[in-house]
Amino acid sequence: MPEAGKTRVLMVAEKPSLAESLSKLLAPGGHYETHRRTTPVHEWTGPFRSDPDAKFRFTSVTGHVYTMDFTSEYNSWAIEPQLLFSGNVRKMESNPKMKLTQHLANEAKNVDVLILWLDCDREGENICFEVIGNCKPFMNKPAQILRAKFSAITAEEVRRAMHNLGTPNENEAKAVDARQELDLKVGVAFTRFQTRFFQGKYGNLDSTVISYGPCQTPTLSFCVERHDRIQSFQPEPFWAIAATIQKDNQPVPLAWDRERIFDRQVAHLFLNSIESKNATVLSVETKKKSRQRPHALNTVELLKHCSSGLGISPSESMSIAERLYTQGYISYPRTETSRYPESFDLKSVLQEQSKQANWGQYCDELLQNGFQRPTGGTDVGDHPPITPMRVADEGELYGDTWRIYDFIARTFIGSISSNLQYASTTAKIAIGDERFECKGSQTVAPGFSAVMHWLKTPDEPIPEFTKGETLPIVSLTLREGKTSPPDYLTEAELIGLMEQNGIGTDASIPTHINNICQRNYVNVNGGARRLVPTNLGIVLIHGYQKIDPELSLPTMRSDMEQQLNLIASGKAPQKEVLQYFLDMFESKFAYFVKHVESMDELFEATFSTLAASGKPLSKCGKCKRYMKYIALKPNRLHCPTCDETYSLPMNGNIKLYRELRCPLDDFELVLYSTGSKGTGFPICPYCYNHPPFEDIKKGMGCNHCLHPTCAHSMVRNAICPCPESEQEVDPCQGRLILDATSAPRWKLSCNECNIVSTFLDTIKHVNIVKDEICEDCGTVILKAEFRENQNKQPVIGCVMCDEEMEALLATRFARKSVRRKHHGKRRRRKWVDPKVRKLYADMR
DNA sequence: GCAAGGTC
Repeated sequence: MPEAGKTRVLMVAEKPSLAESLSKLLAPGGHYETHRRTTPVHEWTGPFRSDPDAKFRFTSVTGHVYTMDFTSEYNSWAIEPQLLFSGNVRKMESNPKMKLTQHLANEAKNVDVLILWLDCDREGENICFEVIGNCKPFMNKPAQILRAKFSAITAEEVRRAMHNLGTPNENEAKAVDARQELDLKVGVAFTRFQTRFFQGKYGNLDSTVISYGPCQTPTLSFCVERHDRIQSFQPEPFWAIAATIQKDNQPVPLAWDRERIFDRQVAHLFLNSIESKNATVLSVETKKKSRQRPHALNTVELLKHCSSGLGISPSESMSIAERLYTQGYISYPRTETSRYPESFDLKSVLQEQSKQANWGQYCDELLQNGFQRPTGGTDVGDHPPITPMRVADEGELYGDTWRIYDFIARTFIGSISSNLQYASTTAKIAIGDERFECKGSQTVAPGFSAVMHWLKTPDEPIPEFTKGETLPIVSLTLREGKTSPPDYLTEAELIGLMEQNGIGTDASIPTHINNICQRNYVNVNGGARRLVPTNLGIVLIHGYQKIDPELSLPTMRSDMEQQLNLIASGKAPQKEVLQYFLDMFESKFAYFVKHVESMDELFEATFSTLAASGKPLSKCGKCKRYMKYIALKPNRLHCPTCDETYSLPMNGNIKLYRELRCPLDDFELVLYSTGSKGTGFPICPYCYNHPPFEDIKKGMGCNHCLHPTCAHSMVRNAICPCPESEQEVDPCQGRLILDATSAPRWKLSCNECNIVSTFLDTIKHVNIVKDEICEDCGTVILKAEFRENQNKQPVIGCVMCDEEMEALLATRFARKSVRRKHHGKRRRRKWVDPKVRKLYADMR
């Protein structure tokens, strides 16, 4: 038995917010002390088992500590994708900068008991073992490791969990490990193969990668399936009797009971059978009906409304919701739960909202007249439904942030309002032997729709008919119509389909949708946000359907999950299930590779080859003929004569650079620029793909080149290390380059980070003064010449130390800190890379 | 340049 006050307990939650709310519920009187560390640590003293004064510490991780990846040798695109299925994988820290593993180790020191409060789902169970791995080695021996199982964040539930501590379930964690490895291997193998195969052949695919994934591909498949239905739709003509009668001197259109007939002659028969010149009211009935108030809001419902009602994309909606959450306006926004626990304090949420200018009065009335508990919905036990926590007024939040807050607050208030009540009136009317009806409705009590205005139903008044009355017919005709095709899927419908088919989770659905948009497989059209697949999206899905339909089937994900359940429930060993799937997907992959021609036939019919794409731009150094620039993603130059492709950087402009040639390979230089405020530099297409010097990586422009004499090299244009090299955290390793490419607007820009400063537009020319280096800081001396109309003498000096020179830059570099540190004395600076210094010195 | 899952 431990001595009183000796037991040390560490508890860990999945995110900081839960560590805090659980601490509030667990610490005696809700009193604890918080220490701000990597993630906050809450501490208190309280009873634990036989120790009345145990020392508690509650901290958290931020989701998964690790992410799975291949070992470095498999991370090269040069490796045969087939080999990835048996490739080595490892777990790497998800966010190494955060140093979470160190944090866990620190907090676990001298701890006797570790209690895991991770989310109670499979991923949470997996994170348990990530936490254990980091804590156990530092804990007192023997280490006690316990798992809290909770299904709601309420006082009783949390207390109950604390008294029923169990052990973490390793099988569930192993099922997740298997899923991670499968997703990685299958996704990466197919993606690399497809990308290389199709990008190597076609010039107008307009996508950086031709990706495949067990969630993104079925997501795309839903959109293509709807497209196919629209394409194959055959409109059918139909006919209907259109009758209008007269009541109270007003024409009243009626609806035919048979609705429509697909045979013209039969429809005519019905029309001709009517001999009566009048209509007779057979019955009039008014029924009281009600529409139920909405249940509490979960993530998927939020995303659906944001898309269809507010026109905001799921990923944008989630990032706004997260911001609202971290600022305290709403509760945790990722939840499947749509039902409040019994103990949830609805009243204080309502009281808070009663301070609001737009709907506060409505809340007051609810408080006075009594509000309802929401009905329906399910409590999955993850987090409470999305709830407004802090009142906000319009103007305090802006634009879409306000619109989403407005929706969340109104939905909460609506969910505890009374139901909408309305009266529905139906008059049944006979014309000859045919039956018609006239329907109307009227709101009796608006209920929730008073605050959820978008759910208001407009009144549809109809005249007051009396049973048995006879009314004149205004017109009686046969109306011809055509059936119309379905429309493209709305984003909200797609979210619904993904949820139903178990593709993605509430947290990942926005990412998958975003993915298929970014990769240019679908476009989002119009305010209704309908998803229209592109040619690329269509040929991909049709290709899978030709080769192996299972690859894009929406059931694929859930089938796999079912097998993984066997691991989770301990019915099958992880190794066997994983190997079974790896073998299966490896053979599916081999089959796909062997039959990729079937998919390629579709590509051939839709896209143009590399040789037929692009516009002539720069000349090839080998054959001296024009290469063609492909401006679509991925940007590249293709030499049709040599049949070589040279990739180029994206997200910027590419132009020919004054027909200058690289002295190393004779390729014509191109100029890359990212707008007037961004960086720009020349690129030799050949060097960019085949680095000419050992120390230079692939994908670098002339602003990294070590060529000692070429006028465009880094060696000739670098003036000093990047000012950001003085940052304590993550110092920039780059160099400040004098950039002449945007002349007459001269710039200094870093060749690694995004630091750029422009010379004033009164400056006509800037050049490096040969053989001169600032004595104080080692920076190369520049000479800046003014435009003629300025009538000023050129300025010669150091951009870092000389006030006069500094003043010529639109934004000065942060040198003040250096001056302050050294009490006005300038610090001596050295080149970051002595090799460059030597080259530079040699050159002079 | 790759997947999907957590979360910030």
